[in-house]
Amino acid sequence: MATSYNHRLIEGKWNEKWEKDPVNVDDGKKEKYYCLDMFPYPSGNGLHVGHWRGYVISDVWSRYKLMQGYYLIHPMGWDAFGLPAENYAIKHGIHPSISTAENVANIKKQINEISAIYDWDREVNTTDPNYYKWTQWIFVKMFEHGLAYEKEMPINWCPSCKTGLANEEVVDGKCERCHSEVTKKNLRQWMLKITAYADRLLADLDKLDWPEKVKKMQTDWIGKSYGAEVDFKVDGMDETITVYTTRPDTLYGATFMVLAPEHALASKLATDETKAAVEKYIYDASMKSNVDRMQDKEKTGVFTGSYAINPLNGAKTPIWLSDYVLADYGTGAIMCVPAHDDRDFAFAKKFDLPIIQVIAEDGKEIPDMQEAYTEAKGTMINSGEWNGRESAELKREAPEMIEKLGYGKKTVNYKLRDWVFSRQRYWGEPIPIIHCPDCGAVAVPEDQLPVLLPDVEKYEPTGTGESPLAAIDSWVNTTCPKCGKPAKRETNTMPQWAGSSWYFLRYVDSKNDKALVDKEKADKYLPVDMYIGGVEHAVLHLLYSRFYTKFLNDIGVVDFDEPFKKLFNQGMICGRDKDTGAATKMSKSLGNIVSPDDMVRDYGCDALRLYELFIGPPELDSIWDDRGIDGVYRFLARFYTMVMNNVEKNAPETDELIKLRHKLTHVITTRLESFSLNTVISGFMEYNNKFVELTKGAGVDHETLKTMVRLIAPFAPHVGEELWECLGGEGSVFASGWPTYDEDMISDNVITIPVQINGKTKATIDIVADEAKDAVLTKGKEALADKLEGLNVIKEIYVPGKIVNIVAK
RNA sequence: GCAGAUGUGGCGGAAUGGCAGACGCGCUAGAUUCAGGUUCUAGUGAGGUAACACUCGUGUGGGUUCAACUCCCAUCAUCUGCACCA
Repeated sequence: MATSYNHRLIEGKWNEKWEKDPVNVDDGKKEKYYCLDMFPYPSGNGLHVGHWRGYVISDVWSRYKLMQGYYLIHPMGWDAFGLPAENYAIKHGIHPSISTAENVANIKKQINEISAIYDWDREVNTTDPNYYKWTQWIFVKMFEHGLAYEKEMPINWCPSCKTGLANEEVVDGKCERCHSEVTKKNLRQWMLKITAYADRLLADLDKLDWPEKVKKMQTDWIGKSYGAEVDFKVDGMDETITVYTTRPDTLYGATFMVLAPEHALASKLATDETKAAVEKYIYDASMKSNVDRMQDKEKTGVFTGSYAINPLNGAKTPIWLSDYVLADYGTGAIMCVPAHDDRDFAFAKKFDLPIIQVIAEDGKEIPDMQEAYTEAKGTMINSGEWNGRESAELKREAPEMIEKLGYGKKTVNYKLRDWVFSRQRYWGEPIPIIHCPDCGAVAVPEDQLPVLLPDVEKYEPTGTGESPLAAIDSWVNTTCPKCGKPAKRETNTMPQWAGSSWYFLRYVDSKNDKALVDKEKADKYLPVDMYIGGVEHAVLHLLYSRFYTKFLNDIGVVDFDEPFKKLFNQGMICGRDKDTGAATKMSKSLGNIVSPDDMVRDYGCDALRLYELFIGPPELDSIWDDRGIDGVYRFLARFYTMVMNNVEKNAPETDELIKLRHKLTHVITTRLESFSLNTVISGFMEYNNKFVELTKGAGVDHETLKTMVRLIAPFAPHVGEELWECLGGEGSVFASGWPTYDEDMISDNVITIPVQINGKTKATIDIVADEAKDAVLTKGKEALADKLEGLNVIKEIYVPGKIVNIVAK
C-alpha cells in the first residue's frame, strides 16, 4: 500500500473501475435530480482551464446530489451547428461535417479528463439528423400554429461580402470579416413570433430561482411598458397619426410631434417648400445603419411643413421627422413633451421649439427650464381641466380617460421583437418548408423529416444573399406535398440557437425515433433542476429555451412551462497580460492560455478540480496563477498521508474527534449548500491541519476519517474513492450517503470570547456557554484590571457567547 | 447617460454588526539534504519596540452604534449589461 500520494496510479485505477461499474443507476425508486451544463460548441481550439470551471462546479453539485440518494441526470452533448463551425471549415478547407466530428472527438477526450460523472448514453449532437429531425419538427409545429411566418424586412447587409449578416456579426457598425460599413437591405426572412409569449416570458420569471441579474436582463429585454395610443388629426388633410406614449398625463405639454423617417406618412406630409429637404432626410436615414443611428448623440431632424391637432385642446403642433424615433416600436410616431422628456427637450432646444411645463414639482412654474423634469411627481399646470391634479395619479388614469373620450386607447408595448430565424448559411438545419406556386409555403410532412442537409462542394456564402443550398438544383426542386405540382425547397437554414433551445429535453430520451421525447420519460426526468453555465447567454439562449418550452408545453409535448428551475452563472477564469499583469480573457492571441491537459498530467485531475474551486468565489471572475495549484496539491498529498498514517494506527474514537467530525460536516454542508465552494476547500484545509496535528498524538479514528473522505469525495473523487477503499468502506464512496451532523454536537461548552475597552479588543477570556452575565462581566473586568485602572466605567456590555465590551473614560 | 457587480496585505482571497486578514500562494529564517528540489518547523498588514506596550489600517468623505469590511448618505475607480423603446 503506497503511503505517498501518486495521482497517476489512483486516478488511472478509479477511472477504469467507474467505467466498468457505474454508481449512478436508476433503480426506479430514487428521486431524480437533473443537473445540466450548457453544452459546448466543439471548437478546434480545445479547452483551457477556464472551461473546466463550470464543468467542475456542476460535477461537484451532481456528485453531492448522488450521495444524497438521487438518481442523476447529468448529460453532455454538442452544439455543433452554426457560424463558428462553418467559418472554421472555410478557414481550414475541411468540410464542416468532418471538422466537427474531429473537434467533437478531441473535446470529448478533454472533457473526460475532468472525470465528471456524465452519462454518455444520453449524448446528443445538434448536427445529427436523428436530432435535427426534431429541431425541424418543432419548426413545423410552430408553423402550423402560426408562430413561424415569412416577412420581408430590412436586415444588416455587407455590400463588400454581398451577404446578409446577423446582428452578432456587426461590430461597431462594421462587418466582422471585411470591416466595411454595414448597410440595410430588404430580405425575405422567416420569423418566429416570440412576442406572442412576451407576457408569459415576463411573468414567469417570478417563479425561477435564477440570479437577479439575469432576470433583470430578460425583463429589460422584454421591455413591457404601459401607456396609451393617442390619435392626432393632421391639419388640412384627411389623415390621422397615432402616437404611443407612456405619459398621457403630459398631453397638454405636447408642443410638436416627431415621426420616424420610415413612417408611412413621412413624405406625404411634406409641402412644396419642404419636399426636397424631407426626401433627402428620409433617404439619408435609410442609408444609415442602426448602429450609426444609435451612436449619433446630436439630434437631427426636418420639419415636414404639416401640423397635427392635439385632440385635448385643439392646439396645432408642427410635425417633424427625426431618426431618434424608431419605426418598429410603438406606432413609429411620438408626441413630444419637451418639458418632461430629455430627448424631446434636446430636440426642442436644437430646433427652437416651444416648451410648455405641465407638471410642477412645488406647484410653481420654472421660468427658464434648463433640463426636462421627467418624474411623474407634482401637480398639473397649464393643463385645462387637469390643473391641480396629482401627476402620478393622472398618469395611471389618463389612458382610460383618453379611451373614454374617444381620442385613442389604452395600450401595452414591448421592446421584444419577433425572432429573425433564417440564415443564408450552409451549416445549419434546413428550414423544412416547400414553396409551391399555388399553395404557397407548405410544411414538409412529418414522415418526410428530417430534411437532410445536402452535401455541397462549396459551402461558403454565395454572395447573392441566398444560402449555398440554393445552388443545388436537384435538391431545391421538388414537388408540393399538398398538390404534387413542381415546387422549390426553402434554402435558408436555422440559426445556431435552434438546436440549443430544446436539447435539454432530448437528453432524457436521446435515441427515440418516434417522438421528440417520450411523455413518460419527460414526466419522470424533467425539467432541469440546476443549470450551470456562463452569463453570456443571459438573454439569447435562455430566453429562446424558455420560449420553446412554453410552446412545447402548449402543444402537450411536456407538462411544465419553464425549462430550468435554478440557474448558476460561474465567473470567468482570466489569464494575466504578460506585460501589464492585468486580468484578461484567456486567448490564443495573447498567449496566456493554460492547458488543463498539462495540469492533469502534472498535478492530477483531483488537484485541478480543487484549484478550480479554491481560486475564488465561483460566481466571480478569477485570475489563474500557475503556482496556486501547488497549494491544493500539497493539501491533497498531506491529506492522503494523514489518512494512510491513521489507517495503520487505528486510533480509538474520542469525544473530541466525534465533535470535530460533526463540526466539519456542518461547515462543509452549509458552505456547499450556499455555493461557497472556495471556502469549502479552505475548510477542508483547515480541518486537515487539525487532524495532522492530532495524528502526532493518539491519532484519528476510522469513523472520523471516513466522514472526511465522504465529504471530500464530490470534490476530489479519485482520492475519496481510494481512501474509502483503504478505510474498508463498503462499495463506492458515492453510494455511502452524505454525512449528517447533530446540531448539539457543533457547539462548544467552553468558548473563548474577546474582551474590549471602548470597542477595542484588549484580552480574551474563557467562559462556559451559558455562564451568567454578571459572572462573565466580572471575569472580563478582572482580565482588564490593570488597563481599567484610573478609568471610569460608564457601561458594561455582554452579548451572550460573543463579546464583552467595557465603555470607560 | 441608466442599471448592476466589484474595491480588504506583495498576490488569490476569508469574516450571521462582535478578536480584520481564515485558508492558500509568495517571501524570510531554521531542520533534513553533498547540493538543488521535495518535506518539516517557526515567522510574515504598516509604523513602533531589545521584546512587550502602543498607534494606524478594509477605495474616499461623512453618519448611525458600546462596537462598522459589514448598516445609512455622498463620492471616486474598475468591470459587465442596456443604450434615443417615447
